[in-house]
Amino acid sequence: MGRKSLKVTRQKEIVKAFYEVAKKEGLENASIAKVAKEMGVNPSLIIHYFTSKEELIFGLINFILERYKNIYTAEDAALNSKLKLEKVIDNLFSREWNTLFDDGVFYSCFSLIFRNEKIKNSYKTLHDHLRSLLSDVITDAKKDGYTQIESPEKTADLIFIMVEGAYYYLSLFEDNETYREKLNYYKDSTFKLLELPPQKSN
Amino acid sequence: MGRKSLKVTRQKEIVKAFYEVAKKEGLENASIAKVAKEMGVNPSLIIHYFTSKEELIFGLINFILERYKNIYTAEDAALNSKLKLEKVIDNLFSREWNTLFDDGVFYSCFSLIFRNEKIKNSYKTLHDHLRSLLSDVITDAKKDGYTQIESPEKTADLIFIMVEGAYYYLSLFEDNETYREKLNYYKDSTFKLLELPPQKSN
Amino acid sequence: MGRKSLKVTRQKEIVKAFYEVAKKEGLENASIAKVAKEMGVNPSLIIHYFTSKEELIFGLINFILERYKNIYTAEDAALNSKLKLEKVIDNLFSREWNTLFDDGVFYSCFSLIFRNEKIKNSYKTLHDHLRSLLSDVITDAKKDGYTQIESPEKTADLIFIMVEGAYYYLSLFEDNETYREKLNYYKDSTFKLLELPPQKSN
Amino acid sequence: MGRKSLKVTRQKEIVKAFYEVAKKEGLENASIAKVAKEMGVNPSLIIHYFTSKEELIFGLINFILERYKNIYTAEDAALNSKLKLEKVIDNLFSREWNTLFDDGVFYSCFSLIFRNEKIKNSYKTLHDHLRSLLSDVITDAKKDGYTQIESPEKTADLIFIMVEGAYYYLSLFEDNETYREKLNYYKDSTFKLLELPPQKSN
DNA sequence: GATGAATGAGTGTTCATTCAT
DNA sequence: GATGAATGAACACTCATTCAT
Repeated sequence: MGRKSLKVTRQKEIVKAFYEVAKKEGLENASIAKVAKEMGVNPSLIIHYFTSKEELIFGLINFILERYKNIYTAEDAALNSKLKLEKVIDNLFSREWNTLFDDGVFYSCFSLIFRNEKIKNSYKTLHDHLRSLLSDVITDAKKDGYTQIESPEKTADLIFIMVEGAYYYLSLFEDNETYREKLNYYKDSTFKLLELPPQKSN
Repeated sequence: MGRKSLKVTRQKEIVKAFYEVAKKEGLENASIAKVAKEMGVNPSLIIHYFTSKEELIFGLINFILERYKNIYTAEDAALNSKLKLEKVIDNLFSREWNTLFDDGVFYSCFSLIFRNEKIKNSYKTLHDHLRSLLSDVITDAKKDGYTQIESPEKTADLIFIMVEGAYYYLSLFEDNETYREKLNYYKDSTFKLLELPPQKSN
Repeated sequence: MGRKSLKVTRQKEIVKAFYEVAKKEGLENASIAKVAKEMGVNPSLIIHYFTSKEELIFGLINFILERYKNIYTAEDAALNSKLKLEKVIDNLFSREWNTLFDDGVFYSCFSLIFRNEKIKNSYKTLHDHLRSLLSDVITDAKKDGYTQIESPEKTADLIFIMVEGAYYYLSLFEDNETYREKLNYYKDSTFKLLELPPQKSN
Repeated sequence: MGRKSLKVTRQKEIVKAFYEVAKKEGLENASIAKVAKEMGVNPSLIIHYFTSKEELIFGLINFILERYKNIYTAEDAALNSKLKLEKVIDNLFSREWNTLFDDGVFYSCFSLIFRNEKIKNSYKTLHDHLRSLLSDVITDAKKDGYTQIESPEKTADLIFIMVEGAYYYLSLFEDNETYREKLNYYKDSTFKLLELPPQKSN
């Protein structure tokens, strides 16, 4: 009954191509025509799978937020609660983060939350989720006696804004000596906040 | 000396109108034609004063950064160093900040730093300036014995990213109970960081 | 003989849906995609049954002309020739006509006769047919001595254009007092033309 | 103060070109791009003068209705009331009418009244005007004793629908013997209706 | 100082249609 | 019998910009 659907795979391809174009030329200059060209495909095909540019942007935002999520997840389930927490903080302040997605695209997408409630909710849902993940990791470490901080939740919140602010601010620096110094300082401060001994700098 | 040129005032008018349009429809949808319409003026006139849209965007960024600067400046020179510092921190975490400029426009402009070196430098110069302002205020307070923190500069840096992160994160909340709670918590944490007694919540 | 094909019924469904879309949005805005949506079916299916949009338009015109034909036919065969003629004239100037098909679609279709010979012939064949129907009814009435008019054929022709002109002109009026007055006046004039006593106004 | 405006002349040119394209390809196929090509000009120029296609269509309708008006006006003021009336009727049933505008475009435009109140009003206003013109001419002839018909207004109305119906119906015929016969018959019938002696056939 | 004419490239989207399944 | 993939041309319209006045 009818032809096999390529919808899901095709949509992923398209979003990926959209992201690539936005990375190169900026989200505001990323057009359906350019995406089609990037893919070697007809522009109407993109509309076929997304019906409108707005839908395509929703697709891009999901794509970015999905990647974003990965930073906060310490994959290794075998670790004890202290090592797990250290691993997460490490991830948060690692430079690899930057390679996950393009910051220009990220902030362009973020700017849309102010005029689009749906996008705002996507961001909010994700951030709430991430914050509670972090909170859980801290709670576990506290249970096991590794830290005596009062409120894991509040501390998670604080770490959260430090990470966001750090990446905002560091966007203004090249990845060099200064960049790494600052990043390490922020990380150390986070460990202090958690009442954990500082790590060896890398 | 002669007659004063209209140029500067006209340019300010145009940038203001550009900002208004960007606020309403998003920077990516703000066109010269719309700005002209907003002003009740011919589109050519805008090009006449700015030669290109790029220049107009530079104008907008200066406009925004100029306003941004005001947050960090405690106007009242008569205050002693402790009150001054408290005043600055107060400003940083006041909700009035939001009224200074539209966050959507702000982040859209910020996203341009990743593809435009000139814009990046504008932002960097401003932020360096602001951070050293903050650093100076802290240094003065330390000199007068109000705080024993080790490095005013580093602490200023930390406060800086907390403020940026706070406003990024709070963009996701309406201005309500939760919003104010979080903001106060961030402010209290900042006072703690500065080894100053916390203020009365407002 | 085998199983009866779905083809004919399916085609009727499609034409009906096409007509509905044309009614709502105008013939010039009625696309295959919209028809498919109206039917909850895949656009390809419509092409499958009609091979091209042109064929679909032919289908629509047949649909409309078929309905059109019904106005001129006095169903009740039992009536005598005078009553029959009166019934037909009554039908011609009844407001129920309007409910048979949408006037916008009708005139849009009609405008196609000027660029499409096939469509022109469809219209012409129908109109010739209708005129001769009317002519026959008049001839019968004359035979039975109800009217002394000279040429039933010519009179039929005249009535014909009056009906067409009436509906063209009345399109500009809402269905209200004025509308009905005019319609009745046209009907009375027709009876006069046929040298028959006028009917009671309704 | 600024450049000299070409607006009025340019708009006329554009409407004329639009009409030409619609004549050739049908109103539903007349696009802005085609009009621009016809004029050897950039499509955006047309939008510059009309802001939208809808406005352009309004322009076309005014253009057509303006021409339409000319049929009903007997230019020669020197004629007496009888000759004037004869002249007008003559005009109404002259074949030159057809050369004034394309019937296909006319009926396509007319079909728009059913979905656009503004267009409907344009048509209505014109038709009211024309009917009262005709009514006036008949009234004058009656005053001077050339006809004894009861109501000039009602008779004008009747003539009106006969003319409209005639041109509708004759659209289905080529301009040949039959066409002319019918046209003359309709004209004669009109003279009879006015209780005037029939004219010599032409 | 300001307007209006004009351009040409580009936008997102719709169209009818073909073909594979 | 029906669906979905894919195309390519066309659509109305907006864009930044140039130039004449």
